[in-house]
Amino acid sequence: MAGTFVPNRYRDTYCGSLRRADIGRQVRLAGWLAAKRDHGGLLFVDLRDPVGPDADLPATGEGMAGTTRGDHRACIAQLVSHPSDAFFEALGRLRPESVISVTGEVVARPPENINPKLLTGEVEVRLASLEVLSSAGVIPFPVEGEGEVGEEARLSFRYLDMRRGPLAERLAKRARFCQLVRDHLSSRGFLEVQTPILTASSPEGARDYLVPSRLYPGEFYALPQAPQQFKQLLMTGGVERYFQIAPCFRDEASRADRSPGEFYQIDLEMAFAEQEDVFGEVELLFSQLVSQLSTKTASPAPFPRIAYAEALSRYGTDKPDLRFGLEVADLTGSLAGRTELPMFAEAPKNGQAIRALRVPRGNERPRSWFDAFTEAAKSAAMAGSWLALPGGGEPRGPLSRKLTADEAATVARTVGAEPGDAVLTCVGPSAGSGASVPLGQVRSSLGRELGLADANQLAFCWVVDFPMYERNPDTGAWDFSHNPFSMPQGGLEALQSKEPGEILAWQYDAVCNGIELSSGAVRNHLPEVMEKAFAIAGYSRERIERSFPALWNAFHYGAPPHAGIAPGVDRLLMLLEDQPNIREVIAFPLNQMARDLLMGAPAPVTPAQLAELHLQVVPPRRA
RNA sequence: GGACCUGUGGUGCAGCUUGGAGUGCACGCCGGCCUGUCAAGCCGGAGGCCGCGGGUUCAAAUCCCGUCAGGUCCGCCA
Repeated sequence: MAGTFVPNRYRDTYCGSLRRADIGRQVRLAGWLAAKRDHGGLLFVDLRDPVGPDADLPATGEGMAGTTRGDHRACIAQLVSHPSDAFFEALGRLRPESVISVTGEVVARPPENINPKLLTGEVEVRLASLEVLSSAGVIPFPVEGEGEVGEEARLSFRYLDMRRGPLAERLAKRARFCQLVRDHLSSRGFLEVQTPILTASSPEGARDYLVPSRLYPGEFYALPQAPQQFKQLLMTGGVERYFQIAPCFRDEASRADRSPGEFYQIDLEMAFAEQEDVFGEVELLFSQLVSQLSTKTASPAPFPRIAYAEALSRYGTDKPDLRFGLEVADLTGSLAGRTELPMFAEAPKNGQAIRALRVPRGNERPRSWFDAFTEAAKSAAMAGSWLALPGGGEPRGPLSRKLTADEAATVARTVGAEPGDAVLTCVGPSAGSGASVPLGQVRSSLGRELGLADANQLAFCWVVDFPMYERNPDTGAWDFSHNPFSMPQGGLEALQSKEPGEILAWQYDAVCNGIELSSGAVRNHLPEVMEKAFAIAGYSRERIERSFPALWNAFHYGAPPHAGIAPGVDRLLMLLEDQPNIREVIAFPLNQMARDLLMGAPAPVTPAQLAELHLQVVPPRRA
């Protein structure tokens, strides 16, 4: 425990630090009134220290391994008052969560009254004086105790929620996380640079948050969706390695793992660097974070590299959970030429694949479960079917009637199915978001249902070789499939000679346990390559110049090759803390609908404020 | 933009399927008793637009429609 505690007029000792050795000391304590036990002729009060991230409290104690400062058992001391005390009645009238400062003598508890649940349980403080620093009203939900509290109340009274311990611990963990990122990356030669919050709207990507300009009527700043262009400009400016724990603002719908409005990334970029250089640095960083902040086991570096196309075909997703097997198998080769069943026989002729997934103990599953799968495949315009393998008897399910015994055996053997299992099959496009995808969704849910994934493991991997372009399903035009600033693999030559759909980008994701943590790329720093790359996506040179003037110009004055990535802070913390919801690792989160229930944002402003900004509100038309 | 789940004293829930008096549980709150509790105990009490609006019905927390709020997912998130 570091010694940052400074005695002052409110306190000279932490409640949670009192031990047998303190017996006889006169102490001054301050904190929240956690509980009262009023015996009429005797009053016990539990006084609780702050449990916030800056509290310099004992982290562990003998016989209570694992106790942390977020644990109320570790930061409570019992105070005792008698009717003869002048303040006895006043103390008895105080409600829980009132803040007081007291003095008294640390005394031993009789052996039969020792409380083993408290680190301070061998002693108590016989009060000599009471000062009420802040008396609390009736609190809206219990701060002490284990009971669940609705999230709406927790967000509306976030400061009470923070006193509850678990949230306080996560805030402390987040602080250590950020400290570690700064220390580690600084030691690796990364320069921390802050970039503007008020910047220009960029036409690509998510919806911007806009800030109206008072000085320039009708003109707007935008909050950065990420410091993407700034970090590339830093590279061009000769910064060798850059990082920032950067706020990012996107006006998009939220999810359990996606905060609305704003979130943080460990934004980093390296000059004269390629993909593997970035991977090496991030593997070092992630390994540090996991070993310092978690008891989980992380994949040893180097993390597995999996091509995007391979991830889609083997796992049916571009963010595979590698903690368990149960891979999607390909039956196209083993079945296609050797079955009468049209659905399978025709598949290869149409560029389709036959994929299959073993369902452990799937024979026990109800018909409705299989129907849900075939419906899901159907809604994705693919053909799903299934086969169940009872322990003793004949195979059953739609495929059993259509496949010969020999074919059914081939299917079972290829996916490694045993008696009692079932096999799901799907016929669909062999590449991209094809036949494996519906199976991959089942694979994920099986992982959860059957407990296949080790909760104590962090299975990192790199998904590489993302396609540069994808067809817009509505217009048929080529769109950038990810970051338009990525360098195409093969450079200008690839852009000129290949089908856009065949071109891969130096674009990569860091994935862990089925969660996308981060996206990055080797950047395109060559204007002529950029011009061609954007032309394929339908952007003229003029439009590049207009949309990204700073980058476009900068790259004409000597820009180093560079590459980078931006791991999400909030998602990494969710992973390290096993939290299912991103709001649990954020001090003051917006709710799902991007409302701040605590501060009441957003809110209307005065007509005068609007006038000053040259704005007029046009309410949406109501039905 | 769409789908689903939830909404019942201050908090957390049960009741809803199969309509019959705001019926219940735990915590909290108020008052009283109580000198060794530690989530104190015992006795008593207060507190409800069953989110809101409409409909069906002799009768609605319960069934139907709409709406608002909270959550989860799809779209979206270069």
